[in-house]
Amino acid sequence: MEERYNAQRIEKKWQEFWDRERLFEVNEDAGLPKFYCLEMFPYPSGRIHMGHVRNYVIGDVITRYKKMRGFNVLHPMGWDSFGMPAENAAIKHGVHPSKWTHENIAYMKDQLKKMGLVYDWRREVTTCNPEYYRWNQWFFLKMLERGLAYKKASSVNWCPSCETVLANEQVINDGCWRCDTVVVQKDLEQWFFKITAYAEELLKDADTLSGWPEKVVTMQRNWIGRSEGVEVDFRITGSERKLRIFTTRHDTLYGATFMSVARKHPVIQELVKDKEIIRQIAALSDDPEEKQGVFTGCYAENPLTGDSIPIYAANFVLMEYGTGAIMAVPAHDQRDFEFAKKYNLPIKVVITPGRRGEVFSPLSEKPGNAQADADALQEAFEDYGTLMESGQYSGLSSEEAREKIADFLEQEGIGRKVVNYKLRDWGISRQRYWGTPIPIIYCPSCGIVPVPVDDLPVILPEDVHISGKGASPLAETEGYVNTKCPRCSAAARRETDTMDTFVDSSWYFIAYCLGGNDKVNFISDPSQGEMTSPLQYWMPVDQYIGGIEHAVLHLLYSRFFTKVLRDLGLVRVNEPFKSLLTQGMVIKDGTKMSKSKGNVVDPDLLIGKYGTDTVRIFSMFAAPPERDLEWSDQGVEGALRFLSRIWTFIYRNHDVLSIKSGSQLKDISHFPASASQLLRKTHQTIKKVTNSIERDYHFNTAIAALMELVNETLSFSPSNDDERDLMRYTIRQVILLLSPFAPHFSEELWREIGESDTLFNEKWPSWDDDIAKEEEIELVVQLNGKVRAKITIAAGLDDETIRERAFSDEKIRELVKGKTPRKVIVVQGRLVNIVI
RNA sequence: GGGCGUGUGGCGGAACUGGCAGACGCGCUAGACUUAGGAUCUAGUGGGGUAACCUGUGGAGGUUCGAGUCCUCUCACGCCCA
Repeated sequence: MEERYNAQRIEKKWQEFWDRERLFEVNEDAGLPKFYCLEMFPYPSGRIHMGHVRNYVIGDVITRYKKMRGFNVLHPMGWDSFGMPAENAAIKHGVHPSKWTHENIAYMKDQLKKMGLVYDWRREVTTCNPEYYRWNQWFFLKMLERGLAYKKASSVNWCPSCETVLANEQVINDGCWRCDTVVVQKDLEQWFFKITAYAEELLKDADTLSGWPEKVVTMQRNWIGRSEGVEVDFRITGSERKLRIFTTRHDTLYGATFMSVARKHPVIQELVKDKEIIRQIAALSDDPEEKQGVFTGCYAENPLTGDSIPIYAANFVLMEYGTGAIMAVPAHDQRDFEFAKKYNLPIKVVITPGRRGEVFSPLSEKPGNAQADADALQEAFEDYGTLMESGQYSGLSSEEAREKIADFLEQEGIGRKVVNYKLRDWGISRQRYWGTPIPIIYCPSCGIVPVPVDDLPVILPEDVHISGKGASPLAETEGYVNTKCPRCSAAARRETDTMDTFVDSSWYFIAYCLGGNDKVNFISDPSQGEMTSPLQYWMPVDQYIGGIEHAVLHLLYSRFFTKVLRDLGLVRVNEPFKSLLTQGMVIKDGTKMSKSKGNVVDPDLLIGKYGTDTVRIFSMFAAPPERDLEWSDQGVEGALRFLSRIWTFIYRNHDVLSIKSGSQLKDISHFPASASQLLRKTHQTIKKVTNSIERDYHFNTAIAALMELVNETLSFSPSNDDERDLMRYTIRQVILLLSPFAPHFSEELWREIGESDTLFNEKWPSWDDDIAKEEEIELVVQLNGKVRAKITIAAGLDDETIRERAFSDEKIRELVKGKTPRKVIVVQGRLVNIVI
């Protein structure tokens, strides 16, 4: 054994060993409980960064721990390898995206191995592999059959920098999710997945995600944005045409004094003939922040009051939302209020904050005077309240009025109750090259023709010219575009858009179960549906780990895909991820690591200097996984020091520790106090480490507990054979408990103490509560809540005895002298509080 | 503006259902060993005070024998949604 801990010498050896022994290659085994541990797979950008390190080490620790706990653990890894950066690299350096991507994968895979991360690499998934993306195409066709994929023209989010369309989820604060460029609206025809068909189920099943952070579930609920309201048809004066609106505030219907429609609303084309008005509508600002409108010259009829109200074209009403038209209630909606003030439209107060039965308004000085109220308004009153100036509904609460007005509208046939969602369908067309080709052919006579299943995959051509300018490279690749119609064999053209890469990542966790890349097959699995089927066995993912930035992107899409695949009869689960851990960012000097700030830490350098076990220990110790982790070079030194101290201790006591002897120590009665204290501490530590991991993966406290035990072990000097046995036993437990965190280090020392099998076939240690229990406890004695003395007593005494012991303490006797205690509180194992 | 979250030593962070605040680590101070120390080991380390003791978990109230923990208000920061 070497005198000093030398990570470089041992780490490669054990990495090769785990590889060779195929320790983490797993197969379905109905006799074993399964555990599917998954981290969000990386985009192969070139190098692993500290965020990856943290993410994957968390997963690796859980994997190794669960294996020792007897689970059959599936822990796979792959590459989210389609996407923009590959194309950008091609434009910048003239490297083909494919070459660039595969070189990056090779390099990063090597990095992952150097971190001692263990995966079942047989199941590797590379999304740009045709044998993988053919299934994207297959799902697309299946969804097309079911009406879950469709094409439509609409106004879509466009990132001018990425030169492609973005789905709603992919627009963050008006910017592109990837590059932050301000997104603009553009009219395009593109393909959509009908995620809205699952809106209700996605919302309802959010309640079942008990293993997810509440924050993420809430974000998904809000994103789906269910609201109950009514659709109401407003008659248009002098026309057969009706204008349909959606509102959740039909209690304010009496206060609707005008209407706003989207600029592209068909009613405008139909009814507005005046050239000047059309010109003005076209000139409306695209910036919805600046509210603008144009009077169309048309009027509608308020269905409850019969009043004639003007119809405006407004730039903040979008055709894509609801019905593309709204009723405007300026008194009770802030946007309408501002609009009414700007264009001098009437404001009619119909809700008052007063209680039921008090039909007056505290808004103005003249209670109950609607006009005075309207004049007094400084801003819209948007809360629920009591109706006024609303005919027979006056005096009702908003809640009651909503019910009654909705019923009335339905009876009269002018409206109906509907549920609306904020969630939009998922636009998946991307005007980019490096993605999955959409398997569609456009035929001049047959129209839109899906590529026959037998022709899949539609291979992404490699010989393309990528300039970054103009149309997508695929559109310029004649050999790809020009094809024959599968139906009539006439000359036809291929769809040249590719799929959003979020499609790739929406089912990769399922691909792992089926064996990865080339082995995925959904068509010919005769065992489908049986418990021995890989999908039946492994799904759902038991623990998913990744960044919170995917709260409504990848995580929502994956839930949607899982439900679609379930309805296609391919999986049985309703939800893909049973538990979700959203790890915090790695930060340095108070901010997120980034090249521009110059505060990045290179994992390669770090591992080269300290060894991966030290890096692993530090990143697990410095903060609990869900919180941000402040990187500290000095902290890393501390982690190395911790490991070195264990190493040196074992080196110095090698003779004693390496004796192969019975490791079970049942009878502790003959140990002297110091020795039984160490045994007790050992059992307490096993308990604490186990509970810290089981409860919430708080590895930081688990490692802290281990450090305490190590500190105590290091100051223990055995004086007889029993004590030497105890020391050996304790060290053995330390290595076992440490092994998920510092696997190479532990594996090496395991051999040094005379063990021969790999640690990861060992059982996780268990503790004995009787041994862990303290025999003597220190009890705090308080006077009026302030600590005045500490007494040491045997554990398990009754309250009365404890009380006597407290009062017999000299200092307490002194302080209580001459006073009568009003109350004495005894808290077992904690304290005695004497109130005087 | 609405919703959620966070606030604890010089720093990262502990503290289970209310029960000794500051575990563990970093840093710092002193000492030991050493040619040397940015290695290692020992001791100390929230603040104030020689001490007994006082004080202390963003701030102000409250409940309680007892509050970092529960309640009300408030401030700061962060995230999400407008």
